[in-house]
Amino acid sequence: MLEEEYTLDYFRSQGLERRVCKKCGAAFWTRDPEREFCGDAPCVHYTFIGNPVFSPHSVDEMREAFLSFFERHGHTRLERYPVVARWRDDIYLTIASIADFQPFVTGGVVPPPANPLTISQPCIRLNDLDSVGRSGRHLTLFEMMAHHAFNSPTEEIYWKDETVALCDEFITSIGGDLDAISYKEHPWIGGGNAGPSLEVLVGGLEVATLVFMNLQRQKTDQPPVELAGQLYYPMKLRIVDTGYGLERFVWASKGSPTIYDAVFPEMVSRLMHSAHLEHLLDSTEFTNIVSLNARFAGVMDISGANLYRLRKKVAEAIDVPIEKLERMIGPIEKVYGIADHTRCLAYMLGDCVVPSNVREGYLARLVLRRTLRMMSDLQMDDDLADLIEQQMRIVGLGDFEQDIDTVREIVDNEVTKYASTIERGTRIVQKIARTYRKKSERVPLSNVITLYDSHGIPPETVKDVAAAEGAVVEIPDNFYSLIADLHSESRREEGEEPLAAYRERVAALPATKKLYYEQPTEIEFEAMVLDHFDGYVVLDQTLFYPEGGGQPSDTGTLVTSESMVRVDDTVRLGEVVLHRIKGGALKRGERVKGMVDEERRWSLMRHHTATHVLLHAAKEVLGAHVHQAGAQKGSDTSRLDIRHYRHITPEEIRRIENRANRTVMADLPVYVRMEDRMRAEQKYGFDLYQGGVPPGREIRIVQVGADVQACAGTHVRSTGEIGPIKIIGVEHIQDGVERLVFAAGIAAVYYMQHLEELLRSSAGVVSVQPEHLPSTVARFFSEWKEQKKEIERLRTKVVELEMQHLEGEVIGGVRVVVRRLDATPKELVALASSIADAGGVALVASANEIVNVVATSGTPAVNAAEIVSEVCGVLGGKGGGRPTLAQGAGPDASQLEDALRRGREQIIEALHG
RNA sequence: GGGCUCGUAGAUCAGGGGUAGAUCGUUACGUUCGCAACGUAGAGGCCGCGGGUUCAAAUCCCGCCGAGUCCA
Repeated sequence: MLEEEYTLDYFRSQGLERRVCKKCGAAFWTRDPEREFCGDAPCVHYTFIGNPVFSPHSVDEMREAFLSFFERHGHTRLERYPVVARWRDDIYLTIASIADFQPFVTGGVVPPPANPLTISQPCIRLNDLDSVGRSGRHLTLFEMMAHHAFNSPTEEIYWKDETVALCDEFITSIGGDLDAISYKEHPWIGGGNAGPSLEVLVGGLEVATLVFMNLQRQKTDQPPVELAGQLYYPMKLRIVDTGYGLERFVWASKGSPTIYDAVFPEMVSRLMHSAHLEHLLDSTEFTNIVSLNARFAGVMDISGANLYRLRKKVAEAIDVPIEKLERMIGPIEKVYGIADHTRCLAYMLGDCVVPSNVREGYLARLVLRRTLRMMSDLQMDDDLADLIEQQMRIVGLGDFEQDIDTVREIVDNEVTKYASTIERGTRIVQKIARTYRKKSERVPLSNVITLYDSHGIPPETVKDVAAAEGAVVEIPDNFYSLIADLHSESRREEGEEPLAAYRERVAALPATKKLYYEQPTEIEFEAMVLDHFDGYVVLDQTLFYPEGGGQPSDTGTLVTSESMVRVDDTVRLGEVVLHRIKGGALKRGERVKGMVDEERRWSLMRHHTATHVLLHAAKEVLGAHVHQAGAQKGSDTSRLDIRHYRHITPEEIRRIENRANRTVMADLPVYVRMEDRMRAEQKYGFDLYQGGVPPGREIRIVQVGADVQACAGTHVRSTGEIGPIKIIGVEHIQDGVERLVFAAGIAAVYYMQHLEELLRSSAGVVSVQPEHLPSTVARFFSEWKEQKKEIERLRTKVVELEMQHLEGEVIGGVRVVVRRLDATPKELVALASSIADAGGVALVASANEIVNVVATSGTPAVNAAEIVSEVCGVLGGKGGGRPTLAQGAGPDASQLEDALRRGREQIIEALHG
């Protein structure tokens, strides 16, 4: 990035000089002519610890100072957005304040909600999870205080000079010394955009970044600039994207050893007590070590194996053995980690994330389980739900959509779940450890990988549990990257879009007029054929709804004066609707009459509106966190997947169903209208985006009673037209997602009739009234079990009786029984076994449709398997088993006598030999 | 969305082609003033469901259902 980008009039007029850092060679601007270093890690150490650079502010005070400062300077204050980025389909969590306005505002599609604006946006980044608590400065959740200005060719708000001037003025307003500040030049690249940026450094700490976003990867007609080997093009908008780290400002204003002491004072002290570490709170020696640790960590990357280097440095500096340092500092790092994680969870759960094994739910679970691990390491006698509740109360319960009781229930649920996973895991590890200890071998790496990958047991736990069993486990440093490799192998490329071939051809056609929106209840229309290729027809206007938003396409017919063709699929490609036809051809310019299959269309509309009704009912019954995780409409049944943290009970299903049907009976009108995206978001919240995020400045809003969604589907005119809604079943799709399968309208009636028929025919089988079916079936089942046991008993009896009659013969001191019997294979086995148990040899067979043969031997001289093999061979079959007990069969019953004689001869021969 | 692991007695699990097992719990009896502990005896299984292979499947193969877990 060029030097002139940073040579601001403001810098000149204020007497700042451009200097080059003696260590890293980066350029920076300063009022201090003596300064040699850029002011950033690792070139300088923290100087603000114990020596604050701003006047002391709490988190709330600092946030208010910032927002009101920018309000006074012409900015509109916005409420924070949720930490789950529901308006984005490319990221799960809100990672920066600018993320609130991507992609539509930054792309110039939608005007900003205010311009310029200021906001303090809680952001979650889990990239440096390992460093949280240890480095003294990393957080999983931080608030990015920001002011944004969106400059367009027609409207110039402000650009670099004013941005830096505002920064100076704000810092002064909170008691900062401008001479201590460095503005470091730092070309910024991220998320497909780029631009010059200035890092604001004070006391060795980067407290803010001022980004001037003016380049994008996407091609424009302006000449490109090359950055990091990529071409970037000038953007239509030039965006001031600032980020002031709220927590860092607070930290620098207090000068505490770590950011955690500054941000979570009450929480840290509570945790220290419940971890029985309160004695450390007043120890100056301890405080010194912690701040020294933070100072070193400030200039180091401490991820992975680098942590050891940090420990070594600190240990040397205070002259204690590294193990002792680890013992001293390990627990407090966990306290800090818990203080951070519980606030992160408070926001995640408060903003309605449901923990699960997918998407953002997985991230919530990850943080939650990490917290539980740290709590158990510290043997903390505190309850995770209590800690999260306290964090939510500190922020203010009114700031969260989810109610506190539900959050507590979700947390308790997760705690129980994790406990059972750990318990199960421990048992598996113990078992494996014992087998390898017996063999005096190390537990192989492959086992450790399976334990982690399939059972969720971290290698550290494996090591500990195995050690307790006396087994050794070898875990390489690159364990987690081995896992990553394992998974990357199975990654696949996505398939091509099937209609991509027509894209170019279709681009030349005008947008199809969407009659299905204007006249959703009409079924006949007239149109002109604009194009016809590969079985697809394009019309100037259509009533055929193309597949989208989980609603399948319409089918029907197109009729001309000469012919009639069938439309069996309708798809949308850009703004053009393609009708796939069968049974004829149409000519360009021809007039056609279109007829949509009425019953199917109405059924789809009923199911679609019913989906909205059902979702709303589910939210009322189950809680605010209920969001649509997917939906598929059909004409017979539809399904709605919702996020929920436990199985939906039959009772809850009934309540949801009742509510939904009451909405139907209330016959509420369904309103459909286009609304400005930003206004709709402000008015209805991000709950709008249940079925995905539509593009464009205006979005189609569908309002059914109190439920408002962005939706592109077709709907009935009022809820009464839906008819009955019947939930057919609930499935547990994956952790945190439940699927409701339902039918609406006549399909619901058909379903109920079907159920009734099942009931009637079942009741008919056992000749009782349907009301008595459950008790009768229960009785039959228990009787069936009793009789099965009775048969078992009788068989034993039969065997005993048969035994008394089986004299057999004695050959070489061994009792030999060769006989034909009428018995089941099991009885044969029991009978023969009792002879073998007494040291005898038995060969018994019974002829049913097939001849079953069993041989047993209580003497090593006779091999039962060989006998059976021989005998079954004669019978034209096969058999085998163990030397003591063997079974087999053959189809040829006529040979039975002969086969048994051969068997007997063989036994005798074996006994004599 | 992709991968892996697992479904056997009320619970925890073993068995991995040839008669379904162990431990805990449970029931009865014994011992005891009573309890615990102990002893003896018993009850308790569609081996998740449905197909297939085989003389023979809890066991092998395929599909489904359910649970767990890792990754994006």
